[in-house]
Amino acid sequence: MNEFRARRATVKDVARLAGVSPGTVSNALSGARAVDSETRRRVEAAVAELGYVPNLAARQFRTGLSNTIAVMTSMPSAVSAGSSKLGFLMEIAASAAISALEHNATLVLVPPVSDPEAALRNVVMDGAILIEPAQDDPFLDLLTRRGVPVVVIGQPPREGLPWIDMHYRKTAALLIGHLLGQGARCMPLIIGASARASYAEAEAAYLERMATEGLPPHVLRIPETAGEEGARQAMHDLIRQLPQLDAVFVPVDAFATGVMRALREAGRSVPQDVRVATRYDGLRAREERPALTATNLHLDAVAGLAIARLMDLVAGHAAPLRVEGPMPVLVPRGSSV
Amino acid sequence: MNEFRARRATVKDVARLAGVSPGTVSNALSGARAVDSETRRRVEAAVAELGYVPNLAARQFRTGLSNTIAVMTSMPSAVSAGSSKLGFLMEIAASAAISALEHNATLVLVPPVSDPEAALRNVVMDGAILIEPAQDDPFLDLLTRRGVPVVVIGQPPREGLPWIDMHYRKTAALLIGHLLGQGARCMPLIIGASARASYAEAEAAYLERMATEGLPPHVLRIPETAGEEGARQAMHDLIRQLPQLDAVFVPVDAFATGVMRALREAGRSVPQDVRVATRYDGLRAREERPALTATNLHLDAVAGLAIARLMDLVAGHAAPLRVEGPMPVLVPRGSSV
DNA sequence: GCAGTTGAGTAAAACGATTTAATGCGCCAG
DNA sequence: CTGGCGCATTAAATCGTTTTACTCAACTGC
Repeated sequence: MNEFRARRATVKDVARLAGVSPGTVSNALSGARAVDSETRRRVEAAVAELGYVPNLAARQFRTGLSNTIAVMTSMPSAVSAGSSKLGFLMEIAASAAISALEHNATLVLVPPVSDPEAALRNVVMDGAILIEPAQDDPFLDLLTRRGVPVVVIGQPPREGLPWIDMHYRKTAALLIGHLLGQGARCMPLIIGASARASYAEAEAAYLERMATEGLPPHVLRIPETAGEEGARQAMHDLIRQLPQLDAVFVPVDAFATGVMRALREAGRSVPQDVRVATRYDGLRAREERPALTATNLHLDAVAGLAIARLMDLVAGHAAPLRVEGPMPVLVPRGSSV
Repeated sequence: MNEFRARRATVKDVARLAGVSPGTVSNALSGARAVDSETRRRVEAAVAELGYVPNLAARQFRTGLSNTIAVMTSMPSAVSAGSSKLGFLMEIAASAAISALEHNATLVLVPPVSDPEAALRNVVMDGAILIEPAQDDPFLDLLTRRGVPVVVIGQPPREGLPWIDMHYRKTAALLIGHLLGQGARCMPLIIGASARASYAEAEAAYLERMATEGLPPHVLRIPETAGEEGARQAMHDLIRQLPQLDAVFVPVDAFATGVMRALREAGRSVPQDVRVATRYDGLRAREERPALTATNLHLDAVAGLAIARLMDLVAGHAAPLRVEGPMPVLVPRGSSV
């Protein structure tokens, strides 16, 4: 294939035309070693004349550096993406792409799919950013097998991994405190069923606060893949079981919109009868009517920190494992006030 | 650097352990040529024992294929992104990443920045998807210089490029017709100042329809980089100049939200005094109050078509230059009804 | 005047995979 | 018995760049 595509000029062609050796061309272009200014001029002229563009694959191969980082999550798209695939994964990706570019790197977007092996099959990368990994995260396995440096956004499932602390516990406590402050007395917690630190921390914050308030805790776990519809059905059951509920804390926004639908269908008005809050202030939270109370997670800052930390890691710079992320800020909305 | 990172096993190591030649290992793993099943078994055992992972950079270099495609736009982030960087670029990127994966390829996200040269400096790709290019698109120049196959989403600035037709003209006509149907009699058009087909087509549709209706046309051009704030100021001027205006067609959503702010500030109520419509039904349009009438562009389908066309192009398959995209569908909202 | 340093350049090695050309072997048909 | 064919395999070439090891000349300080 491509037999008709013209052969691209190589460093050899440039060298021949400029009357120097290939090594000198490389040095002239990269500045790695000193080159006489007159020689450099000749090289540059040859480059211009031949329209030489370096073969990046060859360079990556030789140097072992791709200046590329990948961003991925094992959360299924049913919860990581929104109505138009725009969830927090994409929000982080957008900011990460810009941050990466500032570090002279390129960002590869690994979509949330069921087959992580296939997704990484031909991704060349110097490092990876892993968002909210699960206990036995398939991506993490693959990355460590490949020896790729990883920075976790959220909380790592095992020791030794650098991570950006998003303050899961405090964020949950903030939202729970807000709902209680709005008069909630019977407030179940709805989280995902898989083993992620964000769920564990939300649950811990919840149980602790309910205990100090002397309120009975109710924790409901929903499989992530069930998504909005699964949450809707589960919420209907919950309303039947616990008719006196007057608030729900639903950190996962996809679940939260399902909960809202169930409440509408059950004739419970929000926020008069039931207050609702979720964690991520994204498209879902804002588009819901009434809009969902949530927190601004400052994902652009988080992405920037993650990229910076990853570039350090790739370069071999020493740095502490935990990097403190920005503190989430409450965004009160119609669903709770 | 990285002198402490253990040397990774290579195809040579595997060959030695399995007692075969490197070429046979390659064939056993890729299936390119027949290999005795017993030999294959030994190779696979060696791979497992050594934890061999192929060096993708070497493979890309040798084969000349990266199985990677990039997506980019020269539209500044002021208009291509939204409040949280989630604009139509990211919506296309999300869908494109998934489509790419279905074609066994990886997606590189090139962020919208002022320096396209830097952005592409170390992006290895087999092909590129270019969104709404301008007349002298800097990305298009770089890509053609590098000999990278390109598929345009929107309309190409010059002949010979494969493209996905998003029906700019019909989309504009649809929205204009809708606003007129809601009683608009004095309806300026606000578009970007740069030379993009989407603006030209919107203007053509606008002028044509205004002529047949016997209404005076008013076209206002705003520099893209001015973004929402620029549109706000321009709208204030326009209200002063043309106080009788009772509708505005603002294809660029970032401009549309600026227009909405100006209308609020001027005390014109939407949609009673002034009807407003924009093109892309994204976060901006939906979050605005009242929400903006727009069109569903079916970007996921568009992205899928673009990827499919690009993979054909890379593989050298013949295909028509123009691919018909899905027809946009009107989404009437509070800003016009 | 001499050992040592610096500057500018070259030739060749190296990176790790895939692919090409060649080889040996067994089998079949004539 | 021989020529030809197909299968499984190997040795070697190849991709294009960067980097290493070396050379040579000019210059430095003493």
